[in-house]
Amino acid sequence: MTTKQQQILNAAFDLFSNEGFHAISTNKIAKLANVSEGLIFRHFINKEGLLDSIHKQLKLNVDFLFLEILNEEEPKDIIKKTLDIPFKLDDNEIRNLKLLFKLQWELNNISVQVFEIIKNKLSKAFEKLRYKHAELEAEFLIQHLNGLTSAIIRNQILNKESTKALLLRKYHLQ
Amino acid sequence: MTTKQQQILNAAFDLFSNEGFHAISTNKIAKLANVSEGLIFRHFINKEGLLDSIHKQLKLNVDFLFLEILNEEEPKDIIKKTLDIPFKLDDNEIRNLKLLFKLQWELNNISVQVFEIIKNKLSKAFEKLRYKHAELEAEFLIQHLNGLTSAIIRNQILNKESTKALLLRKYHLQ
Amino acid sequence: MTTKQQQILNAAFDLFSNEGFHAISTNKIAKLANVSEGLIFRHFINKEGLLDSIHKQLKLNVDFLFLEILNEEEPKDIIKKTLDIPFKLDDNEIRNLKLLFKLQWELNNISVQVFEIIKNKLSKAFEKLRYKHAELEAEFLIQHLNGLTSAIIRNQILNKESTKALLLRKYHLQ
Amino acid sequence: MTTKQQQILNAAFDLFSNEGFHAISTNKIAKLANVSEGLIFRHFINKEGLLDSIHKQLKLNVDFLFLEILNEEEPKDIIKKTLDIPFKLDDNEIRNLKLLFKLQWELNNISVQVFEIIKNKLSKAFEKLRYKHAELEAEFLIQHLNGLTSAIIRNQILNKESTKALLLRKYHLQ
DNA sequence: AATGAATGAGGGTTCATTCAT
DNA sequence: AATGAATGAACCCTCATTCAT
Repeated sequence: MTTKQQQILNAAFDLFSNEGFHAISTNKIAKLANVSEGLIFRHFINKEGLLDSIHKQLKLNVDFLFLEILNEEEPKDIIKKTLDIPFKLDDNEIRNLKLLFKLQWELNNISVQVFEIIKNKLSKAFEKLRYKHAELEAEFLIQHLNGLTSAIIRNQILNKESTKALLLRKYHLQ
Repeated sequence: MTTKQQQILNAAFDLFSNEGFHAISTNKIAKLANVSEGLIFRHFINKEGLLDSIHKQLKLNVDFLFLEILNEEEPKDIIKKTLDIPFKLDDNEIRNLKLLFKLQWELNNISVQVFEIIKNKLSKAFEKLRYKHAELEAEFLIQHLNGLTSAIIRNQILNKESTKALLLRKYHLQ
Repeated sequence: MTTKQQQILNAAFDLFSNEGFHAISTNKIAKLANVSEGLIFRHFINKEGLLDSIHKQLKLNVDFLFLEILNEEEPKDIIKKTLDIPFKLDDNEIRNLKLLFKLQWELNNISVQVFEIIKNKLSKAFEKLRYKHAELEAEFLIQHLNGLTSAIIRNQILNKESTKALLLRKYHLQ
Repeated sequence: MTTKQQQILNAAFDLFSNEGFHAISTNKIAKLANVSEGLIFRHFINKEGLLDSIHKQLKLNVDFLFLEILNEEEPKDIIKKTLDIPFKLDDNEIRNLKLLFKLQWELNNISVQVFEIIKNKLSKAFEKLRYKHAELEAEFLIQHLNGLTSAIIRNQILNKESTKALLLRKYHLQ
């Protein structure tokens, strides 16, 4: 991975993240990256190839976010750590999730499998905690986290701390 | 509003909803609408004007969805009716919401004010029901409905009935 | 067929004829035709579509050249008229044949069926004239006309009149 | 001439011969030659320089084809040997002529002088054989050989043996 | 000699938009 | 109101070529 390759990826990341894939031209990417337009195609074949590269990196980063949960076995801790994720996101992680959400809604072929895996993990955790409808509870929680993360990404949340506290209370984890 | 104007709006609606605003050309819209491309500009000035028309209609439709809640005064019913919305959506309403969500993520200048109003309504309702953190609860519920609606739009929900039942139980409304 | 469409066809014809298909850009065609580049694609879909249009017209013109022969039934006259063709070409017909030959050599999917038909006609004529190897003679004559026409197109011929006289003598038609 | 230089020449030869000069990019040549694109320019300055190298080699090969004729002094043998050429071409010689013809039609600055020299040789031969219009006969024969060779290159000939026999008969050489 | 990253001009094509009818 | 021809800027991408290594 050369420097210029990184410059291209960074520029594309930011532009896609702010304006979307179709709204951004390879010319704009090249200019922001301080690179000739042709270089994009030498390294990434075409605009979609550039997107794929970004998408792959994105998936790795997001998977990494959830890694700790997958290694956790204590039911309460699984849930606790899951709830915790939206609140401990640093700027870079928010940047990643913003692009992921954006692409997921703009393009039809972008998916996030990790949520499915987390759902299963949560489902088993709720089961162990003797929740009546474990799978449903897992799905429900994922839904909430999805909405919550959306709000965080868009900066539409009033008070992270109290929101988190409320969430913990609802799941009797405080 | 002439017939052709409606054809254009319908075509643009479907195409934007499936592929997004920037991914669709006025040429494609004209073809699907069975109309000359020039007519789009006679009626809507430019592509953005067409989007505005759709967006306006969209807002009206979505506002209408929540109308009943705004007229409701009984706290429990306010919450009940709010919870009920994602589950009683007909195909056309889902179509509307899908486009709204899509545009909201693709473009930066699309907003949905009605949620803010509902949030206030909910906030007061929770207050009357003596919830400790009424506003927070309202925000929290809105977040969940957002995630839930996303899932419904994308057909990512297992069982609407039991999901609704769970939601009602969580709010002691059953 | 609008005026501008004709301008495009004429410009492309001349440029292809002088420089070849791949050596000429749509930009150059548009400039010579005094037309916006986009118009080429509106009328002919793409560069190859433009070529197809020219090729179709070309075939018609060339077929027309040989029409008289196909309607002839007298063996000696069939041969006479065939021999005559390369020598009575006017500027426009030479222009047509030049492009046809050029395209045939540059591109692999350009063919000239009319020569096959003429060959059959000649074959029957030679048969009636009791030539021993009628088909071979026909093929032979076509070969010669091909080389002769090449020379005429490239202006590599010394004296048309005497060349024609020689040809007639060789076939005892004088 | 290094190995890689040869690889480049071979690749370019084949590609030009099949697709033409303008249809082939230096990138394609480098790939087929298993060589870096830059190397083409180190050895041949530019794409045209590569063409020149090929063209020079081509001329040598074609000249060699006719060498025997130039050394012949017996009129009948001159004609006989000239007639013979198109029929004794091996695969490699056909490959050479194919490219030569192709380039001659695609590009305007490619010429084949050897034909002019052969024409003179033939002209003198016909003179010695007391043909009335020696030069014309020479030109005529060259024309035929041109058409015949075209047909052979394109594989458009039915029966080489009988074609050759016919040709010999026409010139009373059998 | 040889590579492969890098460039900038130009390739064909699509875009939103205008205009005459 | 409606069409469809026409435009010119911008699109993604490929080109021949250069340069550092």
